[in-house]
Amino acid sequence: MSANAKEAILAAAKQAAQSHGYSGLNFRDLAAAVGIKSASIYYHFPSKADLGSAVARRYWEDTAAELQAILEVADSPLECLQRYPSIFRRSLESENRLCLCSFMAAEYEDLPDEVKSEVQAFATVNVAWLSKVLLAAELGDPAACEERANAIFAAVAGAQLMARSRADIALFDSLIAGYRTAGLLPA
Amino acid sequence: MSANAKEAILAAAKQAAQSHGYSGLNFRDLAAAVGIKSASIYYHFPSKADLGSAVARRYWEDTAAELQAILEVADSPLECLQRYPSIFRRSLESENRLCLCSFMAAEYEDLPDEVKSEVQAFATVNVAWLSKVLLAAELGDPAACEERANAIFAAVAGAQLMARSRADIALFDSLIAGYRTAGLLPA
DNA sequence: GGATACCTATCTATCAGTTGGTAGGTATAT
DNA sequence: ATATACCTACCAACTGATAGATAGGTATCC
Repeated sequence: MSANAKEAILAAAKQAAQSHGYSGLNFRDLAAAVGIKSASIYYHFPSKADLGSAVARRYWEDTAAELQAILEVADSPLECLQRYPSIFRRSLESENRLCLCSFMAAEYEDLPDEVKSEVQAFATVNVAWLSKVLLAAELGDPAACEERANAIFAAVAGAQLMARSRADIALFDSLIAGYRTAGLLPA
Repeated sequence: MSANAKEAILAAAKQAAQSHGYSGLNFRDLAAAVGIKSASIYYHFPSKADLGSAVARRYWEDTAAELQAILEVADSPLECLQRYPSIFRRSLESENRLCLCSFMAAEYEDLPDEVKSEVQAFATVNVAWLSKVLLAAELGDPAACEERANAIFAAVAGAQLMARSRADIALFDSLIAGYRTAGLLPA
């Protein structure tokens, strides 16, 4: 295993936390998923708080990369905005999982401080990207774009949460369509 | 205590679950908050799943009553829509708590079936009310109102979730304002 | 009206299972 | 021989849940 193990732990922890939250993360199940013993996780991560913050950090880093990829593949800012919800859709496609940071936002009060800050970083990354793209699409001045970026992020996260509670991806699509009809997302 | 105890347990469990979720609910802390011993809770609720579903049911019943009260106090459907987010705002005002059913939507996978159905009932109640009010405000045909009702519910829940993760009520207000600017909520 | 029986609402004490975490040993590779 | 990467074995704290006792109220029967 070696360096692979750390990555395997992070990957398994991400999946588990998207299904069961930070409080639902536990070393024994995690170790079993990776194929090692629970005590071995402590070699790579000194505590649960440490593991949690590493997972959340990796999560927003991966998301930042996905957002960058959208910028590179899309032909226009408008197409970027159109593709944005797909990032959240993918979690639902993967066994009805929730955005890790939405789950952790719910658990916010019980989160160690180092995890909290990574959860906030996820929101910051998303809003900054949306804000930039909205501005590039000439959908308002910087202040208006910032406000709208926040609104889009919160709304898409809410759509994912609601769709999860019905285990219904079609509902997610319908909610996104509703945002377009209403004018929150460009049509 | 007697009949009061059951109500006191429900009230304390609601508060606890809005802060820590269903998984964070535990009989010892709950009993301590009520002023009884944890074993005594079993006299009123035969299991945690039973307690959870009773709390969630009471939660949507209370919300239904609040929605009804808005209908009675507001002068127009548009005013109803304007007041709607205040229900979610109140949770944040109460020690940054989350809507019970948003929290449970995140925990969906680990919820006993009888709790799941009550969580879904909460969404159903909200969407039905919004749909009715949108229709009364003449904001589209029934199908369009239903779609928009879903969108508004999900978006407001998302706004609450994001505001909680920043412990910032002003952010909630700003998100709602953003929904109005964008046209999701009537201005 | 007194004895018997049962119900209500709580208690003490305890259980088995799970949790995050630790101490100390072991195999491998450089 | 030293660092790496894992292991076995364990612990204290906490979890939902159960068994059995108790005190007070209420209903029933003679």
